[in-house]
Order: sequence, then structure tokens, then C-alpha cells
Amino acid sequence: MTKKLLLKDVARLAGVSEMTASRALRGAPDVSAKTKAKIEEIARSHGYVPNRIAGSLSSQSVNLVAVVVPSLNSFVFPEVLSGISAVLKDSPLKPVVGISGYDLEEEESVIREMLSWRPSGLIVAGLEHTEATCRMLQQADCPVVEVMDVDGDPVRHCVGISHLQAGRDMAAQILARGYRRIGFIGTKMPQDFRARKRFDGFTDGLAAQGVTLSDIEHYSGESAIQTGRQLTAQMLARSPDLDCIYFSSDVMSVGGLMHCLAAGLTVPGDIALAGFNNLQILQGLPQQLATTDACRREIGERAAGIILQSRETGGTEGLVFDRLCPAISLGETL
Amino acid sequence: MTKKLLLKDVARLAGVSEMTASRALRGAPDVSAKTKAKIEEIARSHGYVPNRIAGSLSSQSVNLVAVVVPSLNSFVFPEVLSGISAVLKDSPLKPVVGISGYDLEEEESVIREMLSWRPSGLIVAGLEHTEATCRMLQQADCPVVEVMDVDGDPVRHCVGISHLQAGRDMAAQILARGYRRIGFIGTKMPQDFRARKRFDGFTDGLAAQGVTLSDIEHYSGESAIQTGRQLTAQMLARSPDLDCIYFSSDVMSVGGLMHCLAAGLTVPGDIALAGFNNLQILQGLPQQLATTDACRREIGERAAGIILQSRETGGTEGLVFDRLCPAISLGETL
DNA sequence: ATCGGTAGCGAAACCGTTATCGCTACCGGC
DNA sequence: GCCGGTAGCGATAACGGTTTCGCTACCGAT
Repeated sequence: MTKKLLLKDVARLAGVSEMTASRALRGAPDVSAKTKAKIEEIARSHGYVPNRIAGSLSSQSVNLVAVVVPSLNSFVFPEVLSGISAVLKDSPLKPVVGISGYDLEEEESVIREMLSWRPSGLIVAGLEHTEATCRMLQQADCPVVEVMDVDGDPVRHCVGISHLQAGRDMAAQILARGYRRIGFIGTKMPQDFRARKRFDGFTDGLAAQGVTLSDIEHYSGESAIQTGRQLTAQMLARSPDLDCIYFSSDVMSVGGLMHCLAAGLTVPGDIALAGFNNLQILQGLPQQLATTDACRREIGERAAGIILQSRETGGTEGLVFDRLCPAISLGETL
Repeated sequence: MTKKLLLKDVARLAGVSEMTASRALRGAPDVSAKTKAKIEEIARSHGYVPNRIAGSLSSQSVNLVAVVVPSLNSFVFPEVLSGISAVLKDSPLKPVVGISGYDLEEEESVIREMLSWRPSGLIVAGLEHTEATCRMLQQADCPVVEVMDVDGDPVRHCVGISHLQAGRDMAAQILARGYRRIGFIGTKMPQDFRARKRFDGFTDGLAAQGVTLSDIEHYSGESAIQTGRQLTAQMLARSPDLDCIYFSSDVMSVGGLMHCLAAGLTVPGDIALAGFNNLQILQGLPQQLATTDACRREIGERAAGIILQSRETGGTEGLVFDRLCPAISLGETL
């Protein structure tokens, strides 16, 4: 490990000034091809790695986009990230991920940390934040996009779907197919606002046609196939006359399907099942499960697009409020 | 959006010097409780967010740990990350993730980008890198840990399991249970070195007892249940006399199980199945699939531990080479 | 021969914070 | 009453680049 190599060292070795070396390595103009080649050669051979801390401080620009999501285990956010990465791919911007753990206090601290690096943009999942977080988002001098959800008041830009509507729509589909004894299995309510909204929309949609939920089960912790299977078993034991269960996540509905398989129940004959997200794990199972596509990838793409956009226009453009329309796929379980 | 608030503004408002404000906000000593309270109050009420770019440049320290993994969709790396996060939780260090996309050139560029931020540590998946990457890892003036794999020559520290051995062990288990007509279904070989090593170890383990693979299928693209199901169907159609299939990933073996379910094949009666990773999606399925636990979380924990360790000791300690022992669980499909 | 324009390069200021060192009260001990 | 020690605070110089501006050749056109 040689002592750290600075720009001034590269410059000295190349017999030029720091400025010329800086320009050459950044591909800036005003450097002759010959000089540039020489400097690049020296930098490469000596393994020079520029110090972006110093560079960013000086240029007052950081080519990073902060992305704050609740979790990476849930199967849903990695795909949002894919969308973001894809769009940022051929721009100088790079995504940086922070995890809030479905905790608004933690979210606040993660966002504060992120903003302290003065990123070129911030993408954050959800519309619910602490007061302090909202202030930071408002005052941030970079584009801010709240994603996933449109049911609420975004601070600035917003891209997502209406989970309230998604719940209502699924209720309508379920009722339209004649189910009336309906159960709901959902995830940790207080912290997952979108799941909560789907639940509210769902009960709302049922109520619109005079139907109330016959059974409800809430659980804490991450969604898992195993959990879905166990809770489905419990619920059906408790309420054997149910004819349909709506799960707040596909991961859970897969568990439901697994229980039915094991218990010899036909789906949707004995019991209909529906989930949410349209995760990839639904493909290849014994039956195509009913679900709502959460437009995860597209949300990521559009959010990244907004960041790029307002970079070009200098951020003096109007607000974007992008409400995507999630498609329900009925599969074979409704 | 108010014009950006600087430390000097906070200091002026509090009627103290920049230094005192800086000390107060960082919790450094030499500030009276009264002064500190006043400065903190002003900073909070005005929504001051410190500029960590400037701070890091000045203090020559960045409290970030760079983590470079091939993908976040594969179900496997998020759990490594969980382990890292958990250990870093109550230290000032924060993990920052970079995605290499199973591409060594991309990995090089991501690592270069990461190192240009002068992180406090670097954790990278795999032992195979471009020449330039290796030079960077050697010259990096922060602890470097290569994780997941121990079959090769680490640049510095290393934590992982032997995938070669994992393949061999699974071969031994399969042979011990009497299977002889064995197929293998594995992922994009040239880029996923660990899958390749499991394959090599597996064929090696079979060869040790005079058995050769009866059928082999390689595919490109991400692993998916659907893919596993289709390839299993194809392979069994082509080689109906197989009695066991080893998959390079649990995601694929789940697909295999789904095919058997659909085709009315009993497992392991008609065909035995085994995967790798011990992913959470194995829990709750109709049968407990055979697999090898890849120690993902523990690898993350130990890697983060090494970073913390060498931070305390000033990095003057010996190299760590941590070879974990993955446990095979036979489940009900072998 | 003169002149305007530009390609190529360098000197100095600056980005916003922290490290370092020095200074001033104020305190208790003798 | 003097003195050494320390708590509390401020001035200044980094940190390693980039921005800005200025300078020097050199070019073709007049």
C-alpha cells in the first residue's frame, strides 16, 4: 500500500499543473490529446483514484441519487430499484440505497444522513413521514420524489398507485364473482401504510355492496410463505365457511395456496385467494394466483426520470403527480 | 426553499464561532452545556443539515462501508446485507450498496466509484476480479473483505464458505442415499463463479464414486421458479430415467418441485430434488426441499465485524480468513 | 506587419467543515 | 495575592479537488 496518490502527484509526474491533470482526467476541454493521453497513462499505471469528496465539495455537485425504502427483503423494492438503476444507467447519476425498516424515526435519520451528502435527487417510498422529515424534504435543494403511493399529500413530486383504489377494485372483482364470506390477512398495520390503505379500500369496496369482512387476521414481522400458510390454516379452522381470502401480499397468498394444496382444498372451488404485488414468485406455481400489479418497476423508472428531467431543466419545472393504474390479474384462483 | 443554511449561519445566529457550533453539533467536548443547548436549538429550528462532504474532507474520515454485490433480486444478498447492517447498527458506520450485475467490468467501475468516496471499509462478494480491481483492492487504504467464497486467493480478509466443498458434500449425500442417475440444472456459468464451483465440486464428488452426471442444463438470466419448473420438465422429458436433480439455487429447485407436483411425480420416490442457499421461500412449501445453508447472514455479520475490528486496532492486525461450515439439510426430497 | 480569435495551460480563490493551536477567564491551593 | 491548571471558545490553516480568470502562443485573415 503506497502512500496515497493525489492529483498533485499525478500532475507532477506528468509535468503539468494540477488543473491540466484535473481537466484531462475528467474529460474536460482545453487539453491537447497528447497531454491528455500522457496524464491518463500515468494515472492508470499508478492506480490513481480521484477523491470525490474533495471534487464534490469543490464542484458543489454530487452525482448520487438517494433512494430510501423500508426494506430490501420484501421482494418489492428491489424491483423499484431495478427500474431506477436502468434509467440512471447512462447518466452520470448513481443510486444509493438507504433502509428505513418501516420505521418513521429511522426514516428520518436515514434521510437526514442522505441529505447531508447533498445528493442530486431523493426518492423515498411513501407519503407518511415525521414532521421533521417533511421539513427536510421541503427544504432540500434537490428534486424529491415520493413513490409507491398517491393517497395523500406529497411534498413535491409523486409517482405511485392508489392502494385505496387497488383495495376497492379487488373488492369489486371478488364481489362480482359471487364471493360473500370474505376474510382478510394483512401485515403489520401501523407501520405499513400502503397495506393499511389497501385494507381500508377493500373493506370500503365491500361495504359499498353491503358486505362486511367475515374474518380478519393481522400479523407483525416480515411477510413469508410460511406465515401465510399458517395464518390461512388458522383462519379456515376458525371460519370454515369462508369462500375467499384477500392477502395484503402475494408472499402471503402463496402460503395460502400451499395450505389449500396440503389440506386438499380446491381453489377457487372451496376457497378463492387473491394477493397483491404481482411478484415474480407467482410464476410457476400450481395455479396462477389472483393479484394486482403494483407497477413497481415502472414507478422506479418514472421516479428516476423525474430526477433526470429536473436536472436538465434546472428544477424550475412544475410538479409531477404520476398516478399509475395497476392492473388486476384474476389468475385461476378467483 | 430557503437559501442553503451553513454552519456559519447557525454560528452567527447563536452568537458563537463556527468552531463552537461545529463542536456542539458533533457532541465534541469543550462546549458548555448551555451553549450547546442553544446551538442545537437553533440548528433544529432552522432545519440545518450539516454538509458531510465538507466535514469528511476536513476530518479525512468517511463513516461509510461500501458493499458491492452482484444483485439484489436473487434473494441471497439482501440477507448478507441484513447481517452487515445489524452489526454496524450501533457504530457510526453505515453500509452503502453497489450492484455489479454479475459483470466483472461493471464491478470494477462500481468499486472504483465506491473507493473514490474513501469509505471506512469495503466488502465485496466473490474472489474473482479484473486485474485492475485487484490492484485497487490491494492499494485501498481501508479494510477490504471478500465474502461468500473461500475457494481462491483473497486480496486481504475473507469470509465465506467453500462452494466446491458444498457441491462435493451434496454429491456425497445424494450418492449415500442411493441415487445414481443424476441431473444438474445450473445458472449462467461464466459469470456466477460460486455456482460454477458448486458444479465442479458436485461432479467431482460424483466422480469420486465413479458416477457421472446423466444430464446437464445451463441457463442464462436470473433464477426463477418458473424457469426451474420449465427446465425440470424439459430435462425429465429428455431423460426420463433420472432419479435426482441438483439445482444451483433453491429458487430453481422450488420450480422443480412445482413441476413434479403438476406432473404427479412423487418426491423423492420418482425423483429426488436438492437446491442451494436455504432461502426462506423453502418454508411453507408442500415438502421441505433439500438444500445447503449458505450462511448468508453470518457472512455479513462477520465481514462487518472485521471492518469494525480493524477500525479499532488501526488496521495493523493480521489477516482474517474465515471459512464457515455450511450445513446440509436433507428435508424430505432426498 | 497587424490583429482578432482560440487552443492550451496555469495561478489563485474557493467549496464548507474540522484539526490544531492559542488565548482568556476563572478556579482552588498555598 | 500569586500561580498553575483547565474549561470554554475563537482564529487560522488545512482537506484535495474544481471554478474562474488570465495569460501565452499560434493561427489565419486582413
